[in-house]
Amino acid sequence: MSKKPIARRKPVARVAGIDYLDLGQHLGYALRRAQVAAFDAFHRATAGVGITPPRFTALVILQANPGISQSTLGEVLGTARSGAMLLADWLEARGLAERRHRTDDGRAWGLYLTARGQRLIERLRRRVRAYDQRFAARIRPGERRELLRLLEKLAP
Amino acid sequence: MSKKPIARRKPVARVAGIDYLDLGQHLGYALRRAQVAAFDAFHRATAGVGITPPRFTALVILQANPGISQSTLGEVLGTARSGAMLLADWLEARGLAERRHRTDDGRAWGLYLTARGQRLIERLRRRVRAYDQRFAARIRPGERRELLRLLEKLAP
DNA sequence: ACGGCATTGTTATATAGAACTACAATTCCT
DNA sequence: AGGAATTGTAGTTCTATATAACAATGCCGT
Repeated sequence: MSKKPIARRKPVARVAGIDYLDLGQHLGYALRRAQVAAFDAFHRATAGVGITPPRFTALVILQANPGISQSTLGEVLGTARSGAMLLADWLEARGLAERRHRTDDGRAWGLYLTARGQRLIERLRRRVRAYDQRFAARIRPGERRELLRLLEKLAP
Repeated sequence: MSKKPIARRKPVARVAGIDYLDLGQHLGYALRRAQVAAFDAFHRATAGVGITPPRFTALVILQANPGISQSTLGEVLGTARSGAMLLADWLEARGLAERRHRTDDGRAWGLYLTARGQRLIERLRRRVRAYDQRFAARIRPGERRELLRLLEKLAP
């Protein structure tokens, strides 16, 4: 689907013989390390498809919220409107989504997945979920639920 | 100390009326959200100092490992050598660290904190730790320890 | 109904971060 | 001694993102 490979972000291994002091006790540092590792798992899950985490999120959001505006999509993704527009351009250029005029608001477009986008996101969801499970294999299922619960409390 | 403000990354709030499907069940998504929120706390902790998380980490590593080489610093930070060099340039330009020739290896420099760098990192460590605690106020101390334990297992 | 204000999409520009490559100097290894 | 590997450095490129400005459209108080 995509030509150029997505830049991978190698997991940051601890370097032997280096004193990290109490860095590991900082939530920010620990979260960053874990997030980079999860990103790496995601990258392997979507290798060759040209999909990044924001693009995956956008596809999921479009699937569950057909007709969403670009502004709202940007808000969901936590980026500026211009970024959401580039994202919509990218999806449209690959035939994964399309813009349709809105009847109720002449300014905004409604974003919709195409049939191709539907097929892709359903396939991706399975793969990403599988890799997420594999990434979580280092902890037990109960620990995974507890982890998700705590993360949800930190970033509701 | 710094002239230009660091670009802040606003925490991504959930948008009302939007169906997120099972995104919240993905470890990668949840970790990313929490990490962005933690980054925001860090940004407030270091406002006006021009410090970013990698720079803070570099200062801590230099404090605990005086004489470290730029290559090793890059390895610790998970970036390429060229990135570590720019970081060393940045620290040196602000009088926080200095390069000293090595006796044992003519190729490598040894990186050392200056007295000014020492003072800055000690002050920053207190502030960052305080904000990390404040960020963690949403969960109980026991939960915080459990969270750190799980994150450590995910990204050892 | 009208006039000011807000919102949406869009474009253009700027910036930061980071990777990659190539290179000289130096060290390591055999 | 000589080839391979390492270190710092410089230059280039790429990506992601923010910001500002703009036109078109909608919203709302009077």
